[in-house]
Amino acid sequence: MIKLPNLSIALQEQITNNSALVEIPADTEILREGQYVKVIPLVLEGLVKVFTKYEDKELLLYYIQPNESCIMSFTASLKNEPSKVYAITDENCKLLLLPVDKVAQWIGEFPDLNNLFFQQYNLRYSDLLETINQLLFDKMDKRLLDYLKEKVALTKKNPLKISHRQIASELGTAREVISRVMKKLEQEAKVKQLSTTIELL
Amino acid sequence: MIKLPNLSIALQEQITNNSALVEIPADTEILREGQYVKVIPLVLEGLVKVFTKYEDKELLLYYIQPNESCIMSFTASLKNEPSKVYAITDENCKLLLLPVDKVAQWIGEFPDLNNLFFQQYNLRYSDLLETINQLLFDKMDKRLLDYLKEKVALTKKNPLKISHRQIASELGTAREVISRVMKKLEQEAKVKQLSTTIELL
DNA sequence: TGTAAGTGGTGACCAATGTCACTGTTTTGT
DNA sequence: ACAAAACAGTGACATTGGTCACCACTTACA
Repeated sequence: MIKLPNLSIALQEQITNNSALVEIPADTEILREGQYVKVIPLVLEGLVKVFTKYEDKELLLYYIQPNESCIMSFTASLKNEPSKVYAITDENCKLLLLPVDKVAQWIGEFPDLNNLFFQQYNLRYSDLLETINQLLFDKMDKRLLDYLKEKVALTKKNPLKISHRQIASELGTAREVISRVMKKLEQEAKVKQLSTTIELL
Repeated sequence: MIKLPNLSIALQEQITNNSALVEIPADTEILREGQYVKVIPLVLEGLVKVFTKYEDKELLLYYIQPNESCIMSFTASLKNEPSKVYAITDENCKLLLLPVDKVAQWIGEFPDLNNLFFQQYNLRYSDLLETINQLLFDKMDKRLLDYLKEKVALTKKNPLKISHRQIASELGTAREVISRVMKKLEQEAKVKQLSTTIELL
């Protein structure tokens, strides 16, 4: 049986018997913009990134960590609306795919699942609000530094292996801007760059 | 008994017997940043605005319309966290104040209330995402025009009575910027200004 | 090993918008 | 009606970030 902390045994059984366990390699798109959703992914291992996008510009909204779910999928599926965001695996992941119709039923039967979903909505609301505050109140240097700090905290790796281009796309800006700001951070001794790795000091 | 569309009679009775009905004049702060919340407001009549703020700069996040609630209050109260946003009445309002502990109980007993809360979370997630997209992808002229369109739609008044300063604060920018952009919109025949009123064409 | 693709560095320039200073007009309150 | 307060208009300038052009370096792989 699949272990799910904080959920009742009865629910864990239901989920185990009705969901698909899948392994997805890193950097794979698991939810497309505009897609109609029929399963709710629950992350068991790994890390998933959720983005908004318009034309060539995109922005990382938040990460989905183990034991969290993509509540937007639930939302979109409930109202039978296409997804407004898209999601990519950041690492190799193990996901549990819960069928939407079952979830709707479980919500009514299992208060602990109901609570989990409320918590998830709550968490995402906070994530989006934080994103808004950064866009509105912070300059690029602070946004970049916060981004790097979060990345280090989540992946538990310090010299990060990531390209300027990649960072730019997650922060919704251009590569040159990241290069420019990164140089400034390096001069301020906040980061150190070695070939394609970035160390947070 | 207080009429609440889409809620069961039994729940309407519970709510009527356990909540306070209050009337609040326009432009009154009903939820402060950092405040701990003990009631969930449900808007019966009027319009409430929700903002985020940092130092002198603030931004309108979304409106709460009749038969909607401030789900963030619920969230904050559940986790006993201070509110990250603040709310102001935009018009004279009738609000129903639901005690948090009762709501937590009703959520388990009345599936229709549970559904309402899911819908509200969903709605606010969409509102915040829309706000992010505007901040990230749109220039001031489009943001201002969208703001005016929404205001006209919500208040059902066309020549709007509102100052540039007010608009600036709701869009998180400066008065001069609004004056400048408004002039441009006027030249493009998208709005018409007469003393302190703005008409959307 | 050599070529292509990806990556980063950099200067010049542009566009959007935030800021300042100052003016004149409109509205409000008494 | 008058003074005070709020509001709007505007030119000049600063800052931030986006764009372009182009060069050099590294990596992948055929």
